[in-house]
Amino acid sequence: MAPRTSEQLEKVREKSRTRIMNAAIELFAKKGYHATSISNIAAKAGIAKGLMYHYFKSKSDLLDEILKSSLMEADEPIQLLMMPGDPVDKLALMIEGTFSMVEQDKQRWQLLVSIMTQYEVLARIRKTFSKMMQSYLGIFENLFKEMKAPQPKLEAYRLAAMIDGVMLHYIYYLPDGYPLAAIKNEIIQQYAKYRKKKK
Amino acid sequence: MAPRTSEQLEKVREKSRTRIMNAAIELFAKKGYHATSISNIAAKAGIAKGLMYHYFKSKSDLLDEILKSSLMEADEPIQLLMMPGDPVDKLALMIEGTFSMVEQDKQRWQLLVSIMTQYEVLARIRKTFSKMMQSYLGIFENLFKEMKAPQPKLEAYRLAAMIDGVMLHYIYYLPDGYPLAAIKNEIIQQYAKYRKKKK
Amino acid sequence: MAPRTSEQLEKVREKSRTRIMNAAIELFAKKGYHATSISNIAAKAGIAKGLMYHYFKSKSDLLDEILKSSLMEADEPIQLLMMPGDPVDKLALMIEGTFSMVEQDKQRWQLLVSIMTQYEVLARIRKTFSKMMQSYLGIFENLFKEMKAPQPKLEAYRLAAMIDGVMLHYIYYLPDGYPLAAIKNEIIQQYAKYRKKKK
Amino acid sequence: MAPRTSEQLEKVREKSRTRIMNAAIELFAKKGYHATSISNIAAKAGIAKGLMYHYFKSKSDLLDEILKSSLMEADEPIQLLMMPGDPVDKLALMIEGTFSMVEQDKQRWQLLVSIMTQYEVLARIRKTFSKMMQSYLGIFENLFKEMKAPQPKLEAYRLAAMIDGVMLHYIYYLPDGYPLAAIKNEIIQQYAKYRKKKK
DNA sequence: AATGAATGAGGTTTCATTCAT
DNA sequence: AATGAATGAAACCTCATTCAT
Repeated sequence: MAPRTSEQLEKVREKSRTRIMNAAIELFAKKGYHATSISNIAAKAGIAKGLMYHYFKSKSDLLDEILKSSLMEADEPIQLLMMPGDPVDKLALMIEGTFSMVEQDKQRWQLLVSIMTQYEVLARIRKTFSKMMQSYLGIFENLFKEMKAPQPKLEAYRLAAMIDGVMLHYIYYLPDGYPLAAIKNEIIQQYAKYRKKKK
Repeated sequence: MAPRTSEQLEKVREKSRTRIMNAAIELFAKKGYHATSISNIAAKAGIAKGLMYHYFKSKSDLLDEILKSSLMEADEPIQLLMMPGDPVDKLALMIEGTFSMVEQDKQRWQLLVSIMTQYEVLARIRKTFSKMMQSYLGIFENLFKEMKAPQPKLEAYRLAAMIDGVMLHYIYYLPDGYPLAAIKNEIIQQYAKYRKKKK
Repeated sequence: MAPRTSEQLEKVREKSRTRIMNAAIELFAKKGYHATSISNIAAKAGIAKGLMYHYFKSKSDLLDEILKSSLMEADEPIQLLMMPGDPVDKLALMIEGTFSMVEQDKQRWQLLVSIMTQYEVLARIRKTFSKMMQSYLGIFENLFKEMKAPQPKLEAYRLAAMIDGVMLHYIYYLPDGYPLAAIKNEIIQQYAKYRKKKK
Repeated sequence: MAPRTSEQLEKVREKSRTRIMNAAIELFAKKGYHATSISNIAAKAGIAKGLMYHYFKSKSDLLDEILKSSLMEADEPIQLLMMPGDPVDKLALMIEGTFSMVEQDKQRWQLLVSIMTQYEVLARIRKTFSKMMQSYLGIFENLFKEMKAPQPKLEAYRLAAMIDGVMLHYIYYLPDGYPLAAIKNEIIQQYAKYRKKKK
């Protein structure tokens, strides 16, 4: 009897929002933020240009939403390190988790990296990002302390650089045939010497 | 009216060209390629907007020229590896050279990285860049073979990733207080075990 | 299903219509016609955007309806002048009526003035308005003739200008502390000399 | 020999600027500020759309420049009142000056009035305008004091309202055949009684 | 009667590029 | 070689209006 639609509106909304975000992720990643126009996004998402502004305040707001969700996703593997367990095992798990995340959604990480290297854009989320980075380094350092590594702080910096360097190469420079698995194992192997002797 | 001071003209040309390129490098690095306008560049270079088109075909041509010169510069430390000598020493020299290059002209490398992470833009110089990358990996691999490292190819990938990861962090994420020197030494140290015993 | 409460529907209709018009008057007056969006109006009226189109053909139709009703309201005090009685008394009544009308619904008059000063928009109702103006001037003139004023036509123009000038200042320029009552009395006083001697 | 143009550039600039401003005045006055698009202005001025932004920061900046110059012009007749002389004569001169100004450039005053009645837009220059209005009322009041009028302050308000009311009617409502000259004389005549007796 | 997602025309603004001087 | 006024395409964004429910 009621002439209005119910909460299936929410479904419609969610669908459109997702279509837009996915189109934007792909294009931002491929062409860069500035080189991607709202028209491009609308065309790829199969909607009218104006609809984007129903769901996002602006192009830059759309980017922010994407980045926010990406950073949250990136945080997950790190959280593993906070749980109890052998530090070497946890580190291995974290590395596996991080790389498999990147493998499964290369585009999202392409975007994240490309944005992070754009000074202008970065400015807006630099604080968030910087804090995350510091926190990661702190977590790594604690882990290495636990392992009784001789220079835990330095080791943390090295590990972070290693992970991002591999990610960078995997994502951009050598997309075909990059020996990701082998390198990953090599990195993990490096820390095996810190494994605590069982019993 | 007479074509006097023929070679002084050349100097003037070179001066303006260089001013434009330097202004562009700084602005492209700071604000990004798209966010930098020809007006911005002309203002910073102290010339009129139109003059840029005497020296460069277009904005994108200007970028290409800058990238070309940057890539050439990046090549220099690598060339050291082709000379005779102990591979470990050469590697150390190369690493020192690479990082000191970045330290001395952070902006140029910022630009290079930010451009390289833009797929579409990269397309234009991807071939050049990819070839360079492959060649570097080959050179690294040969070096590690010479060192009798067990997995020279993998080692090459790891080294490349390490260098680029550190560079990335140094340039972008942690500009203040990044322990570049310590990490650099750590990397070099890693290969000390491959040093040939002096007679 | 049965068409029950047939005349209650009418009430609902009327309520929504009025809410929309009142919201529109306030916003058009405050922000101007162009700067007010249908969304703004719907939000202020507490209805959905689309509903407006059930009651009004378009945004400009909504404006027309408002103007029409405003002009009708403005007409009332003038009608007093057509009734029998001493012309000076009637004039005083009309002036009192006009100003008290403006005092009671400043917004409506703000809107009317702001619209009337937009040539293009005015075009649509110019004929209506112009006719009203002419009729007023005629009525004024007759009144002044009745008073035996020496230049009844000129006096009519002056009175009309005076009223609109005061209204303009009261509404726009000096909203706080404008001595409306004093000026009103002064205007009325001016015509006292034309009062017919009683008996 | 010098390949650049000299200060005739200034002439070119001035010409373009004026063309743009004149086109804008006409269109803003006729259609209103919001209803006039940059395209409209460019078309009327015979220039490309983008050129406006060479000379004015924005559409609203263009309006500001126009208003500033209009308000300055409006100020001139008032300045006459500050000079020595018989107050009644000066008042007559001011009234003559004001109305002849309006007669000579009706459009400019149409624009001024239409803008002043747009709340939103007015906000930006309300302070300037309000100050001018207050200052005018003060000057009028002093003049009436000098004339020994019984209620100088009230008289000032009345004069201001009268002038603006006549202007409003002349400009908008009855453009054809408005007896501007007769009314003007009538207003002036009203103050003749305050003229000082010549010895 | 009522909703709000969706459309698309059109607005303001930016900017690479051209060209007369 | 050098200037900067001028162009026009294209960007972001707003909003009146439509329509399925």
